[in-house]
Amino acid sequence: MLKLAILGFLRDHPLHGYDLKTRIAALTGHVKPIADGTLYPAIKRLETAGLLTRRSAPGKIAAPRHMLELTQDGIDYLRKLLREPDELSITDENRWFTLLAFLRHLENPREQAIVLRRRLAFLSDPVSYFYDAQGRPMAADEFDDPFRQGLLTISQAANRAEFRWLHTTIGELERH
Amino acid sequence: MLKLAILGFLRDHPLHGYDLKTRIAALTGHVKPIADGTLYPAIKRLETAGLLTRRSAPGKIAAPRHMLELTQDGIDYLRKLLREPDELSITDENRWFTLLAFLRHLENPREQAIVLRRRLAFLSDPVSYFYDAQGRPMAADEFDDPFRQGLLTISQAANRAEFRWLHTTIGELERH
DNA sequence: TTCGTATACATCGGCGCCGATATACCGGGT
DNA sequence: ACCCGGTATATCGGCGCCGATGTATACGAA
Repeated sequence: MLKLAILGFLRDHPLHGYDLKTRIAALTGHVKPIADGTLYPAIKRLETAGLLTRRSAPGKIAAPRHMLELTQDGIDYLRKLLREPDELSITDENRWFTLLAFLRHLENPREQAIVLRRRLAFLSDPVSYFYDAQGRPMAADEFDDPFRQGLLTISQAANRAEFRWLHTTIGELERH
Repeated sequence: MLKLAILGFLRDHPLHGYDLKTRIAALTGHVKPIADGTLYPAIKRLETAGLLTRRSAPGKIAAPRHMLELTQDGIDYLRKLLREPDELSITDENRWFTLLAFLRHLENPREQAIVLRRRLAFLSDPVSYFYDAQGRPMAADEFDDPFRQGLLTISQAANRAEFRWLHTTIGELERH
C-alpha cells in the first residue's frame, strides 16, 4: 500500500515528493515508477488527514520542493499500520513486502508478532497454482508446458526462501 | 490482470463465474479470493465487448449457473494480449506471472518471444531495494535490520530462480 | 540555438477494484 | 426445527490508481 510506503520512508527523515517517488519505485524490486497522479494525491490525502506537514524549500535543480515531514499523528498511525495491518490479506505479496520493509520501526520485538501470523498463513494456506479439467488441483510435475512449470518453480523458490527466513527470524525473536 | 486470467482459463474449457473465482484466487499462489464485485462486472464487460457468451445451466448444488465460453473474438483477443501485453511494465510481477500461466496458448514458439523481453528487463533493470539517508543505493549486507535483509533474501531467491529458468527456457526455444 | 532529458509539482477524467448488501438454494449438524 | 456454511449470481457507492496533460527550470548534447 502506498500510504504505508510514504509514511515508512518519511519516518526516517523528511523527503520531498520526487524523492519519495524514486524510492517507492525501487521498493518493489524492479524499478516501476509510480505515476505522479498516484503519488501527489496520496500525499495530499495524508496531509489533509493531518499525518504529515509540508515546508517549502528551494529546489536544488529545478522547481521548489515541498519537504514532507511526519506529524506525531503520522508516527502513531504508521505504528498502527505496522502492528495491525488493516486486515487479513497477508496473502497480498506487495503489501507484505512493504510491511517487511518498515517493520524495523517497531522497536519492541513483541510488537513484531506479525511474522508469526505470516508463518501461520504459510502453514495453513494451500498453495496450489492450477486445476485440471475436472477441477482437481494439479501437482508440479503434472504440467506439460514449460511456462506453468516455470511459474511454479519461481514461486516455490520464493516460498522456500521466505519460509526459511521466517523460521530463523522467529527463532531469534523468541530468544529475547 | 483480471481480463487476462478470465480469458486464459476459459480458453481451456467453458466455466461458470464461481468456478472462475476459485481458480483465479489460487492463481496468485496463496489463496486470496477476488471479490464478487470485481469478478462479475469484469465478466459483464467482456461479454459486452463480445469476447464471451453465456449459456444458462442448471446449478448442480444451488442457483443456476451461467456457463461462460469464449467467442472467436475472445480467442483472438487473448492471443493478442499474450503476444503484445498492453505495454512495457513487465516489472509488474502479478501481470507477468499471469501471462506466464497462459503463454502455452500461443502454440508457435516464435510467438513466445516475450520471454526474451523479460530477460532483457532483468539484465537492464537495476534491482535495488533501498537507499540510505544520502540517496545512495544500499548493498545487501549494509542492512542492519533483519526485516530488510529478509526482504532482500526472498526477492533475490525469486530473481535467481526466474533468471535460471529464463536461461534454460530460452535455450530450448532457440533450439527449434 | 534548440532539443531532449531530468527535476519538480499539480489536476482531471476514466475506470477498475473492493466491501457491503441482497437474493436464493442446499446439506448437515444440534 | 433451526441455523450455519457453501454454492451461485448481481448491484452499487466509494475511492484509489493511472494516463494524459500542463507548467516551470536547469543542464548538456547536437
